[in-house]
Amino acid sequence: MTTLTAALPNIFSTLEHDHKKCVSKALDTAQHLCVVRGVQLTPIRLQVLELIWDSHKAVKAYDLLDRFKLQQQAAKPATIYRALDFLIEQGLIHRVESLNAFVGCNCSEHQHELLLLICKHCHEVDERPAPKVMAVLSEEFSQAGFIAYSKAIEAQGICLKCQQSQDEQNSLTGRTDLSVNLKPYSVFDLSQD
Amino acid sequence: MTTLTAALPNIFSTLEHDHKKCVSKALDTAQHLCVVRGVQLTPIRLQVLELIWDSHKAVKAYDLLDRFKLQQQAAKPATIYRALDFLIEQGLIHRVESLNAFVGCNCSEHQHELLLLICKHCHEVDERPAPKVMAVLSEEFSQAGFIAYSKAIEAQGICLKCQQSQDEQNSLTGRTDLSVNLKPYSVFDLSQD
DNA sequence: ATCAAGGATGTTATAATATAACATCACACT
DNA sequence: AGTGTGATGTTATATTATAACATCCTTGAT
Ligand SMILES: [Zn+2]
Ligand SMILES: [Zn+2]
Ligand SMILES: [Zn+2]
Ligand SMILES: [Zn+2]
Repeated sequence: MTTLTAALPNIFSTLEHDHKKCVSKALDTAQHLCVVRGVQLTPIRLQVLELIWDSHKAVKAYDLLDRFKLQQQAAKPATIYRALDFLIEQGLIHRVESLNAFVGCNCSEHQHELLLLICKHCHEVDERPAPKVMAVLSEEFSQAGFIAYSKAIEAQGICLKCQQSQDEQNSLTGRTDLSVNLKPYSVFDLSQD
Repeated sequence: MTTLTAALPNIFSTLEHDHKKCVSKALDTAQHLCVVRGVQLTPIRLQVLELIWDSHKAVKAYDLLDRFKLQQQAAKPATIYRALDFLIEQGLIHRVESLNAFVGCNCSEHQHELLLLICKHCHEVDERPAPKVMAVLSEEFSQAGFIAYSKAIEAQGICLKCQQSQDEQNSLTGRTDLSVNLKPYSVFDLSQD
């Protein structure tokens, strides 16, 4: 009963989706987990979590702060960072290291490693379980004699949704915008021998 | 002739190694690549690269700046960041996102994705090619319909060398220090049903 | 020789991200 | 009432990174 991410393409990338469901599921799960764990999902923490779940995009701490202040109360960075620390500890959000930003976790009820697909175009982040990848990765660790305490994969690229909407654009305009500034992998074409 | 990382445990984690070789190889490769590519490995850039290769630890930009200034000349952040930008562009160093730090690339002559094993204990970073992981990862991308332009895996843990030296410690003191503050993966033990 | 262009560096200022330290508050337990 | 704990408020500062503009230097064209 735990096949939360059954569809192969990600949860939200192919079509419009009912984001209210994402939000209510995330908040319900958060409430539940915090009760079970005996930790406090205080109003501030809840509010920050809601702000993060405003979209599937990764959010910057100071953007959260600004939005938090708009809603009502004065706040300082510490307020936000403390809430973020709590949410991360509880596995309710993830920190996206390559962006210095934060994104809601869509499967916080499970232990899981991270595979984050980060779209350079729409900035949405899709978290996928990817057990195969993680298994192979674990093998690699044992080979290296490395004891891993956390692993995270962050991939930058273009999500399916953006590819599709770009295709539509192109069929109208004849342009291929996405290739601008985006070359697959780095520029290593000179192998010395 | 390109089996640079033949040994299974990483290049430097098991035993003392001749780090001068690491450095001279890195610098030679850098020189060569820059000549072939027609880009300038200026004195500043070379000096920053040398400072980074001072060890296998990831280095912070402002630590580099301090060390750079010690050596001789006054410098401002921009000097260092510009050198870092250049070195990253040329694939001579990597940015470790989870640490906001930088580490020398030990295989800059090849196109490669990143698997960084980051030791929480000694702070050394081991870069491994891990082609299997990358292959499985690519599969995962296709399944998600994601076009990846860069991928990086950063794993935090304890390297072999530190495990071994810790074992020695323990056989003397009877303590198990490494477990302090380090629990394997996160604290998800409550599965709701 | 002079000029123009590009790349590298110098310099000043500031932006963006994050934490330290200490005071206060609120609630639970005694 | 007294005490302890966790959460929050508040002030200040640390850390990381970039913007903007001036200068310099080489190279190549006029
Ligand atoms: Zn959604
Ligand atoms: Zn997208
Ligand atoms: Zn070495
Ligand atoms: Zn180590």
